[in-house]
Amino acid sequence: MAKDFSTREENYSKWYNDIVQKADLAENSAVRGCMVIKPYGYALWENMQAVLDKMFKDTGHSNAYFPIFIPKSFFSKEADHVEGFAKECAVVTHYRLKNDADGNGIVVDETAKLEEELIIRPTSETIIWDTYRNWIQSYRDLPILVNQWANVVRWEMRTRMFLRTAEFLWQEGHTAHATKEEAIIETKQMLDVYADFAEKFMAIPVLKGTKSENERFAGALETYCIEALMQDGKALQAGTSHFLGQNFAKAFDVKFTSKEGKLEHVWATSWGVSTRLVGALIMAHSDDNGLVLPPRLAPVQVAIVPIYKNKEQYNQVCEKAAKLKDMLQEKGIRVKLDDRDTHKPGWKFNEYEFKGVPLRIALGPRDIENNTVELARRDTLEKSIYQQADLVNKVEHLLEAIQDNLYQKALTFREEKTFKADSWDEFNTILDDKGGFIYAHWDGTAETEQKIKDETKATIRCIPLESKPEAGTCIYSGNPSKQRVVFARAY
RNA sequence: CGGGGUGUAGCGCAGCCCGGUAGCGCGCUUCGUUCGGGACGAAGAGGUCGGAGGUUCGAGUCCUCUCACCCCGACCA
Repeated sequence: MAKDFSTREENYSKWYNDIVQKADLAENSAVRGCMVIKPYGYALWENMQAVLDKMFKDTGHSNAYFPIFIPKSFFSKEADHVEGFAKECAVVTHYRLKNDADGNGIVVDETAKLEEELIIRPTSETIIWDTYRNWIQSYRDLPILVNQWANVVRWEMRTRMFLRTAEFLWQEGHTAHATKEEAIIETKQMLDVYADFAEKFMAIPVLKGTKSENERFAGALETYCIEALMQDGKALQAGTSHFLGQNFAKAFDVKFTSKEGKLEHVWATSWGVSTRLVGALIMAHSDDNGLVLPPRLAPVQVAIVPIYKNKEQYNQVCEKAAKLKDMLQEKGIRVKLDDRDTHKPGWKFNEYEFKGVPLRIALGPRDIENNTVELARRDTLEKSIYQQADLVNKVEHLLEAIQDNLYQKALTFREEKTFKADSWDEFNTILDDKGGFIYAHWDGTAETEQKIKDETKATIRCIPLESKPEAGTCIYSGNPSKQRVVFARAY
């Protein structure tokens, strides 16, 4: 087979870019830092959206939509929040263009300057909390459980397809609660939703934890996160859920009268996942032959490739293939019958391989004669012959098996790449030789975390929720520590 | 914003040092033979060489300016 992919070994980031391009997921656009998500890549995102959207609704949330523009003054109302986002905001200053008097084409009409400049949302807390003020008077108005699917803009210096682009698609949930406890429960619930989604649908095991102060969302009291491990041993933050306390309620003066008749500030959460998850999916499962997709999210779960020598065989094979397709479709399986006469079977085999289609059916004259099909699975690259009568069962079973196998492989990989370090030397050796997650003691100070980051580029990915307290000494400072935290180099 | 690099056909590149008819591979079009893992042959189409100015009889090539993009750093889901 012609290899036109870089391998992970040779050049991991080139391998990643090759997959994005060859699998037809996305391409660079005319706008620096922004990408065009192509139909196949978007279909993948739509599948993710569909599953998440249902999970959000099943937990009582409703969708709404807030403006892309945020008045500049809103931003400065929450001090930490501005500080966190100020450096990467796109700003709208004018609202009109005109023909240049000197004939240099279209220019900004300087007379059309906005009274108040508008920020293109990097996230929507401010505009949403400014709106919630009017929605909330009484404890009877609470909770508010709203999600929005939207695009946001963060003016990044260095961008990478899906992982970090100037504009990206995401969902952001914004909830308002009468009590601190209720808000914390919501924050954790949504973290669990994300972890469930990652593990059951994306087939990626994730670590749940909280962020250190340095890594916390600007304006949050606590940031919960799920962290996934990529095949190059680097960590990827796959989702975050924030307990915002009363910070935004105070900044935007959102108060309610409690049952007891007291005026109190509302408690808030926000939570989000983005198209970055597509990047996570690519890097978690794909191999040197291209993309590998978990069946539950794959835009096409089964591709049928007819094989024939002439028009007569083409008709005969396609007729049979269409019947098989209908049978599978009736079971809710996403099937594509590729009856294009413009490409050869071998070409199609390769195409579906690098596009990560979980199962491929080849159907030819021999199969027509024997009532068989050839089934090839993308994850193991195994091919087997089955009776057509068994096809639906086999396909259903194999799709499940592939989903499980991908998860198990990713889990085994993560386990093999998870280490404990008890000294600074050991920490550095593991980081440079093996990568992965490193459980190590930390004295809990931002200074130490920063120094470790400066010296090694490793950051605290999370303080794991499920770890037990354990006395020890900080690997960097030697000061006492109460529990291990997870370090890694990250995307 | 610092440091490095690249702009030549849809894509990937050679040509530049040493100025003299704009090339190669892939892709594309047509025809024929093929079709169970990226087919082969033949014939075609496709370019203001990133832009502006200069040197020269002559510039893709030399000089000056300019623009764009990519990579490495600082920042980040």
